[in-house]
Amino acid sequence: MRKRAHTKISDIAQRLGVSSVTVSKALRGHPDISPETTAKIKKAALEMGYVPNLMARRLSARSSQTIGVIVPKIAHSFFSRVIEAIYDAAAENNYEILLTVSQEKAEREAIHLQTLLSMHVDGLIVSISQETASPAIFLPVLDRGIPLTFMDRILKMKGTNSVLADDYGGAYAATEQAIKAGYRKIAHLGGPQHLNIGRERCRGFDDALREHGIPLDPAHVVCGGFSEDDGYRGFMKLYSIGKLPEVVFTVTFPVALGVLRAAKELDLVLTRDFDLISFGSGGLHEFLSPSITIIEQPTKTLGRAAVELTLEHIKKGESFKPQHIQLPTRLVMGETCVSRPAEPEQPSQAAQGGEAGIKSA
Amino acid sequence: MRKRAHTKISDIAQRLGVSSVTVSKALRGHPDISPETTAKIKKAALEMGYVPNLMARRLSARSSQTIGVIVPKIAHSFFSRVIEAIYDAAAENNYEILLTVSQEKAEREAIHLQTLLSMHVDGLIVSISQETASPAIFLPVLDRGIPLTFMDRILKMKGTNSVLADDYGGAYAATEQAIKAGYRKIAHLGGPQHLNIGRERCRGFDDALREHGIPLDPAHVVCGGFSEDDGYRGFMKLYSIGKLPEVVFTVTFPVALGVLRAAKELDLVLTRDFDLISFGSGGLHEFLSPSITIIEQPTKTLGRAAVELTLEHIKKGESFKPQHIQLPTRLVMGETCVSRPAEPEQPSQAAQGGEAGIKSA
DNA sequence: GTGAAAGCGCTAACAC
DNA sequence: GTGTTAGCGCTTTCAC
Repeated sequence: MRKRAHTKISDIAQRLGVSSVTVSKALRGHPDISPETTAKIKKAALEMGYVPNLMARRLSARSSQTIGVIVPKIAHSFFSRVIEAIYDAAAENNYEILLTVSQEKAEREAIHLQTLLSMHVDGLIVSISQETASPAIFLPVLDRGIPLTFMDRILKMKGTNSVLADDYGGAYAATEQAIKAGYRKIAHLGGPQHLNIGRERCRGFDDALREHGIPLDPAHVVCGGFSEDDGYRGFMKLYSIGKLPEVVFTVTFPVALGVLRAAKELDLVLTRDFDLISFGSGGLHEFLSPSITIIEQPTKTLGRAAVELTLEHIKKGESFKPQHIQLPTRLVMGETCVSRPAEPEQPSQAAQGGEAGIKSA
Repeated sequence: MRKRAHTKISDIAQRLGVSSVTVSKALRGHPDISPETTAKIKKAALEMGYVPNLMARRLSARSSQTIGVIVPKIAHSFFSRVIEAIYDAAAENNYEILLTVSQEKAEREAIHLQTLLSMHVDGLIVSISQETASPAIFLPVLDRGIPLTFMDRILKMKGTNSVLADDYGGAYAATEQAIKAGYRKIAHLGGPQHLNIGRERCRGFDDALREHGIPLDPAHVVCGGFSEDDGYRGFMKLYSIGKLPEVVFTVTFPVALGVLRAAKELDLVLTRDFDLISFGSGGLHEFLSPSITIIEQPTKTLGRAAVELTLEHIKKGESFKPQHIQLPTRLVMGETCVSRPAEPEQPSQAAQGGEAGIKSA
């Protein structure tokens, strides 16, 4: 067979004795061309193994039918699910996805952004990296009038859309569950405070404690990253400074896994020696034993909403009014954080501040 | 600020009173242009917010510096890890990745392939869908002389590369471990037999049994898909036909999870009522209790090797001799499939609490 | 209905 | 060192 002999529009035109324009139009089903001609041309195209050159098409048509995506990670159940939903939604709308991964590095994020702009994406969906501090690199996007939707990890910028979960409410609910379970020494292994999700989840934690009249020990808030290692280190730190709490609320599921790993090393047994509740799951919380109580994130909806919002923005253009979508989270009870074990030094502590402080039962 | 007024090379050229070519060359650091001019041009480009149009560049340069990728799934720990490795390796080599997802559908796979060809990718990395039966759709790729590397789920085609794990050896090792543990009633929840990984893992299972003189009960081989649901259904089937084995060897980790879910429903307790060993892990086998004994796949290396092989093929072109890389797997012992419980099997369900009771750190 | 002309933004060759 | 000339393959006016 012939090699690298891409048949192009002009080849088809020549063979059929028509002009390139006719072929181009016919191939795209343009009403200008008669059904017969169109059929003939399509048939020839198929026979000749014609494959349109998208580069050329996009260059001249000035539209890419592509949405650029930047995420911090892929191998992380939250993101892999969101990404899959993004691909699904895009496919349904005949859009392509150009996916890039920042690996939590602001520098890579900037490079990818540049690339996506160079590719003339029609819109952009971004979940910022752990390092990203300033919105500056995204200004060129707005300058060009390219619809920009932040997802999950957002930046507050005028003219941009956002799609996120109810981080505050979820964290509040998680903390409240810990309180309901009877705990008072509650720690939070949190995320970076410059990221909305780190901040909001921390705020939900703080407020839940405060509103239930539970004093917060500052040593019980350890802010780090979102990875398993961060969970490991965080729990170890709590242990080493002698501030092991009764229950730990982790900012992500990987962090919870890190806690489990650390606990194993320290010979601490979950629900006996400490308890655990996590924001987000890997879809695997139910297989652990005890299964972990978690705050479920609407990953599918998150990805889908991001795409649909971006597409709407693309369609409406300038007239589009930026939207901010917040999706509800859900407390999914497992076998952890159900009730405080009634064994050790329990009575003395519960008695002291108990009745007076607790507001809601 | 100005909107959608992309500055282009000619704008810079005009402003500086030089020609477009000079600017083009300077921007790419071509030695033709003097350092001073280059510096001046780069400075101007920066000031003017110049962003190259990759569409145009690729069209005229006839090279995309892009590798197209087709995978069946993203939200699956094996693939998400491999994909991340692919992105990393590509980034290091200044290549871009155009990722598409077939969602296990042959039809989507074909569409994506078309798109990637249209984008004139320099090379292709493919892990075929569960449905893909024939190599036919990949012929155009070879016709065009585009390097094609199959990964994990391969198709035997002349002129293509492949990168995979030692599926046969891994399955053999897993089965052997089950035998060593003292089991003789060993079942395999396998994958589709038209896919190499389904077939090879099944073959490893068969051979291990045969070579250890263990008779194989045909009812103990249930072939399905790779998902959790497949595991659930497979285990349920074994149960319903009264062929529950002593130990199950699953073709993937999701299948193992499905087994666990089914077992939970049936009130069967792992290691007491049945045992489990899995090909592949979600990185989470160690957090389950009991932790699952698994065959570890070299996900990072798999992804990386696929990229490097493809790049080498791209570089060498016609002179490249297709390669087939097989990477070793590793048996990672957990707490399952260690030894057969001493007591004889009892169909009667010893009434016991949940699963929280069994725990061994 | 069809086609000729012009150009999308960039780069490769070869002149100067 | 720098510029001129020609496209890459396609799509858009706008005549015919």
